[in-house]
This record gives sequence, structure tokens and C-alpha cells, in this order.
Amino acid sequence: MRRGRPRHGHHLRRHLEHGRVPRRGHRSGSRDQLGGALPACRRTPPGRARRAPLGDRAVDGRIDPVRRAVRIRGAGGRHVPPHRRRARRRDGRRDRGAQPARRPPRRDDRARRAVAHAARPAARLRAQRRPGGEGRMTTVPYRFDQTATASEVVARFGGLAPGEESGDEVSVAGRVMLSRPQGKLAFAELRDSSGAVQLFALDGVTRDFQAFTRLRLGDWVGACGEVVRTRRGEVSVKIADWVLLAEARLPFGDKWRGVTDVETRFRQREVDLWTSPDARRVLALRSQLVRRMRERLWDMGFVEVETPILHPIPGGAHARPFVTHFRALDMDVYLRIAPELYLKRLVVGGFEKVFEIGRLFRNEGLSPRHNPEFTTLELYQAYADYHDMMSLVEELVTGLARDILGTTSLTYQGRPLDLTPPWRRATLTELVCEKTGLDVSVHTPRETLARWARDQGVEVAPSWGPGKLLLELYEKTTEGELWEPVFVHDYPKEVSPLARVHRDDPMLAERFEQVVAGRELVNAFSELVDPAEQLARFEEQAGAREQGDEEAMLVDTDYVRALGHGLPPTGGLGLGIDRLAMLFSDVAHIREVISFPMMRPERAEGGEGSAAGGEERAAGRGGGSGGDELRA
RNA sequence: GCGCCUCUAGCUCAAUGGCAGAGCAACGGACUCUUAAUCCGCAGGUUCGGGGUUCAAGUCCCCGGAGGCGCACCA
Repeated sequence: MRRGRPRHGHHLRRHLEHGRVPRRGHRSGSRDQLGGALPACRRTPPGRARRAPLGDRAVDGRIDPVRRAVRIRGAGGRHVPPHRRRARRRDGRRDRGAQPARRPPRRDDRARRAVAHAARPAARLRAQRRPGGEGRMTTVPYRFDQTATASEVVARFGGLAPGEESGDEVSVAGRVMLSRPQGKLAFAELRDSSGAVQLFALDGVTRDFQAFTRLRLGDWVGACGEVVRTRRGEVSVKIADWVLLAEARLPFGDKWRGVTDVETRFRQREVDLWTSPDARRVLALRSQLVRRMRERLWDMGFVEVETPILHPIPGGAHARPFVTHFRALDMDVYLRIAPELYLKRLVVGGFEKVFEIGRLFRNEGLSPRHNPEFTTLELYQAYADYHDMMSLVEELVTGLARDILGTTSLTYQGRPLDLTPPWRRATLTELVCEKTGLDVSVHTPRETLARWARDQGVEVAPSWGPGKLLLELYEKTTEGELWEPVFVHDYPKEVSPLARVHRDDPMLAERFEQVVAGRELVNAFSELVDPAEQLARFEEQAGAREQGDEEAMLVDTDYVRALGHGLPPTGGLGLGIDRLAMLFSDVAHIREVISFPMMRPERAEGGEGSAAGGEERAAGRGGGSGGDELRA
């Protein structure tokens, strides 16, 4: 392939000429095994591209920047790869004085290279989309009939003895993850969502054997043939016929280690998922978790509902919202920060037990425990109070642990974590006293609380009352230390604008947070049902907002009016599903349990648009919310 | 926002301040039972970007970028 080639620009040209064209035409033969996919299997087999000389390639009439860059560079005939350039300079040490140490690259040359660099993957793909449509992908069938999954094959034919042939034919499909061609034999590992099975190809048995040996790591194939166990003892499909279902035109990572760079893992999650079984395990577990959660709630008589995601007034939590614009009504709307108020309106409307599992959006930063969009369960039950919610949470979470993990004795991040009920129930005040040794409560004089809070490094704002100060103290000293599950109940009323006042203490609210592994998992309360009281609390919040608390709530008059129609005594809770999934799958970072976690957009390298602007880089990482403040 | 760390071939990683390398992938070839097959061969680099020190910078210094971890923030 290198004959008659100019030496420069190799790598680029390699990208451009990467396409593989069929090397043989159609063939006929009997392949009844393929059933519905029969015609597909007769398709042109894959083969390696015969590389045309650059000149041939250039006459296809298509001009793109990369190709043009190559041609320009080629035309110059003087391009020297950087390392050679440097070597030459070093050789010329003697006459150094006469020559500049390093010739600065010409500006346009640099720009061209930058464009070419940025366009690499795109260039590869573009180069392979031939005008005549004879690329390999155009020969790929529209469907393929599988008769078994990889793991089914392995399970069903596990009884075969080494060297034994079953006489049964199967048709399997998946991605080729390893290929071991060996002369007139070839082995490949075919992986599908169920697992992996070995493909065994033989010259003379397998149709288009040569093409099979040239399959590339990551290519999808469908194959049919008899199930056998090889002499070395592996259950395999001895391929009679096969068809390419998709080719992996872009590199697929290291065949053994896959992709480990964290950024690449999440920017190209599909590759991560294919190459890292653990990544798949975590997402599959999450899926199971949500499924079982739904089933349990349905079984308990809860009705699953969906409430708006676009809110005219963001409500139900302390958080900054995302804003968007609704053109038809020419008004700004907000992505919900909580579904709480709508769900309680459904209780007013007669749904006595409702829940919603869905996405919330909070306009805050990224962190190992915070993603701007995250998933919660929110649930409301008429005639129940927060004690009922504690029982429900305990039963739900431990039940799910048994469903999913088969045990309530977990290990989280190398540390034992026992979820076996009953869980401890303690008031927030008790826990703070226990942890700090201070004799503290919501009734402690404000100045004393403020001093203690400052001692803990809290920056105390003048507008904070004793309730807020107590909560700060708790979060600073206690919350992160709680490992085994505990219901932290009786929060200050001041910081719980949607919770009902405590039946025994007017300074407190009937609210609890369920904390495990140092993190809030659930936030719940006996719901505030009095419309006048709710209005007053909203107005208090609005006041705090005017004082600069951007996360304080707004007055939601629709909600107050709904309460005016009568909300029965109601218990409600919010549970962070991402965090529960983290706990169950034993991962430390929230993005592991999210299929496509939020990432800063990838910046194109090179090109005019990428001049590093000051503003775009200013957006630092702030705080965030991912399950904290699940409700209020 | 602060501190520490990282950025080198498609992927995973090397390189006392002295000619940028390996394994895998890719590409050409050999091989009838492989298991990350093996063997032979050939290619592949903006060492994140910019500036500086130096005879000489992947390496040292400065500025910037991206990423990770921790802290802070996040009632």
C-alpha cells in the first residue's frame, strides 16, 4: 500500500482511507438456517479495503477541509513531521547561530493542522461514506433473527463433552470482542447483552472464512451454525454462515482494559458500557431497583402518577431552578425542582395514595454526589403522619435490599453497613447533643447557637433564627458521621416551610430525614394542611428571598387555594433514587449510576471558534443538589 | 472558590534535562483447537495550548485549558 506514496501525511491519509470495501461479489449457497435473515446472510461479505492512491481518491469531487488540508500539504511537498523537524534541527547544531532555533510554524499551517486534528473521528466516518454507496454499511441487513442469546447457548449446551458436536443449530448476534484467527481456523468472542459465547470458524465450513478472520474488534455480527464444544473445552458456535450487522469504524479501546480514562468513560459512555462489565452491572442494578420499587408500591395500593415538569413557579424545595421560555404564552417556565405541590394537589383531588418516580432539575454544581438532574421517588399517603412514613421507608428500603441484593447486610465502600431493621430513630436535637456534648435545642438562645455555630466554622448570616442555626450545627457536626441508617426527626419549623408543626412543640415540625452512610436518603414529613398557615409560611419564605436567599420559596397561590379545598392529614416523602442505587451498587460517584451524567461540553480543538473566552471558563463548580434537600 | 494530582500513538502506559518508546489495536504476512493465542514484518506523535530558562525541555519555571480527588459551598 505504500508503494508510490509520498511519505508525509501518513496518519491523516490513514483516517481518510479507512473504509473497507467488499473484496468479493455475491455468492450463492445454501443457508436455510438463517430463516428470516436469509437474504442478509448472502450479502457481500466484509473485506479489507484496497487502498486507492491518493490521486484516485481526490477526484471524487468532494472537498472537505481535512482532505483539502492534506492536499495542500501534499502539494507543498515540504512537510516534515515535527519529530523529524526537530531531529534535523539537532543535527544542524553546528551552524546554530545562523539559524533560528526553531522555525515558528506558519499560522495558516497551524490552523490547518488544528482543523484536521479536531475533525479526526468525523473525517474517518466521512471518508468511508462513499459517493457510490458501496461502503460496507450499505450491505448490512435490515433485520436479523436470533434463536438464542449467548448465555442461553452456553447454558443449554454445557453438557457437551470436549470435541462433541450437538447437531443443533443456533443463530446468535452480538459484538465481536476478541478475535483469534489462526490459519484455517478462527475463534472470536461474541458478546451480547446476556453474556458471551465463542464463535468457531473453519475454512471450508464457514462461508467467506477469509472475511471472517478480518472482523474488527467491536464489529457486530449475526452468525448461525451448530453448537459444539471445542477440543479445548469451550462451548462454541461452529459457524456455517454469518453476516456483518454493523462495523466499528472508530477505535474501541484496549481489548483487555477497555477505556479507563474517567473523562472518556463518561463522554463516550457507550464504549465504557461495552468494555466495562461493572458499568453495565451498575446501570442494570439501578433498573432493577426502580422496577422493584414500582412493583412494591403498586402492591401497597399506591397509584403512580405524572405531574408537570414545566412549572410556572418553581416550588416544593429550596433550590435554584433552570429557566426556559414558553413561546406560545410568552412566559418563562421552570424545570421542576420538586413535584411535591402537584402531588399533594392530587391528594386533595382524591388520590389518597400516590407516587411519582421522576427527574428533578436543580441549577447547581456538579460533585461526586450531585448531578443537576436526578431522580427521586416522591410519595403521599392520606391519613398518615411522619411516623407512618418512617415505617414505610424502612420496609421499602430493606425490602428492596432483599429483592436486589438478597440481604440487608451491605458493604459500602469497604465498610460494613447493616440495613437490618429496626432502624434507629432519634431527634435532631438528641443527635447534635450526643455528637457535640453541648446542651442544645431549638430553644437555646439565638446568640448562644450562633456562637457555637461559628465555633464550628459556620458563616452565620444575621437573618438566621435559632432553627436555621441548629440545623447548620447538625449538618456541620453530625450528619456526615451517621453511618448506620437512622431516622433524624423533629426538625426546626423555621427550616421546614411545607411541614406541619410538631404536635408537642411549636418551634419544631414533624419532619424527618433518613440518613445512611452519612447522606440524606429520604426527607419526609407530616404535611402542612392548613391553607392560612401555608400562606404565612410562603410569605416568610418570600421575605427571606428578598433578603437575598435565592433558594427560598415563592408564594404559590394555586397551591394555597388547593389546600383551601381541604387536604386531609397526609404523610409524604421524597427519596433519592440515585443515592439508593449508589448504596446498593457500592459506587462512590453519582455519575456511575446515571447513564449519561452531565459533563462540561467538549471543546473543539483548534478552529477559530475555540479562542478560550474568559466567560466560558469562569463557570466554576459550585455546590449542588442531587438528593440533598429532597423536598424542602 | 481553595489545595493536591493528572494530561505522551486509536487504547493502556514508559522515557536521571541529552536521538520520544513498549504492549494492545490498526496495517502486511505465517499458522487446523485458540482463551488478552503465538510468531515475523510495517506503520502510527501538535508529548493539552502558549510563553520562558537552557547548547539542549515530554521533563525545569510562568500563564492558560481540560480532567480527577479532597475541602468549601449546597438551610
